[in-house]
Amino acid sequence: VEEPDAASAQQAETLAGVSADDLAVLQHWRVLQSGFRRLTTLLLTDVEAKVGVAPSSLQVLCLLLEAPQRAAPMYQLAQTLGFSTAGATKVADRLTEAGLIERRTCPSDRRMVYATLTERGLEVATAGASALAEALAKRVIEPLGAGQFESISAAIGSLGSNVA
Amino acid sequence: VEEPDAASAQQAETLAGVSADDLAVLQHWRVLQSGFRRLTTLLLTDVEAKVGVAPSSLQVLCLLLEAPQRAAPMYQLAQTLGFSTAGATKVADRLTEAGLIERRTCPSDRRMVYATLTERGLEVATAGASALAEALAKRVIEPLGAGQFESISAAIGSLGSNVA
DNA sequence: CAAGATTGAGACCTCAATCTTT
DNA sequence: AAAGATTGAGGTCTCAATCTTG
Repeated sequence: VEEPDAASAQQAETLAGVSADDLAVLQHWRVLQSGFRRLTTLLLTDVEAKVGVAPSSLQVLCLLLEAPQRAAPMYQLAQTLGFSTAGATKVADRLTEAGLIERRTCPSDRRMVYATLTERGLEVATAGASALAEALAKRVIEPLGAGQFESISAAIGSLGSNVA
Repeated sequence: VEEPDAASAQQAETLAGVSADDLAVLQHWRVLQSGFRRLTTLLLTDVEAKVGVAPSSLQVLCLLLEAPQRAAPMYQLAQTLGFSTAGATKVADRLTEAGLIERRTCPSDRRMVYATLTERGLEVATAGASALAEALAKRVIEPLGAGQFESISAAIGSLGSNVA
């Protein structure tokens, strides 16, 4: 957008109006993002090798495994997945199709639909959870250490709360 | 989550064969993953509000902005995006359609196709890069501090290299 | 009307197959 | 034959609209 004409330019504008500091930040962000992506696909490849289950389905199964009654309403699935409610519906469709969950309408509030683990769903969920935990242990906790892993989780998890 | 029945139970198997340690790891992982997802969509929403450009397109533009001749071969796009080459082709299709990049075949090796920024693409890229850097500053660096941001980036970026 | 859930249309990416160039 | 890139088919998520219940 502009060119350094004065001697006092300080290299504030390196590439067409983007400062050197900004470029450094962007670079770190790119490393973080691609690293996270690689890591995620790596873990899911490990799990999918042992248990034939897709990424988002696995996430739902793990959630239900720890849920109060091994059941959770649809909008809660969407929330933890970071999906729209429409997306959660379709994940539930596939899990139902595969016979891993069942839908149950809540008696007290008949708008809500609870996704509940079937017997076979429970088996797959436990297998998947174990496989994922094992993969995490080898690929994340071993290289990084448990402390750093938890601190990173806490740090990233704390972000995104600020709306403004 | 469970009831303590025996005094010597040691809580080794809490939920159908998944240990308490594993559950803790999975919980941290879920926090990290959903936090990262929220953060990403938040940043991209900020950028898309100022510059109408989709996530992966923005990433390509930022890459080209720093590339040697503001040009990069397709397989390099795929690599930094973490996409298959087919995916990179389609991102390039959309950017070309929008008039932000141009394809140029390499004279020395006519198999390769270089994606190069157009004039308008350069404008959009700088605007997008600035907007993203600004969003990162407010939403990540301000809450976390530059040091922790860089260390997290380095830590996550170092993972995924181990194939075994 | 608001909240929860679902549906259909559309956008985005992957896999497998193909083409060109080396 | 191998590397780079493209194409077509298929799966996954989002947006907008709709339905039902509170």
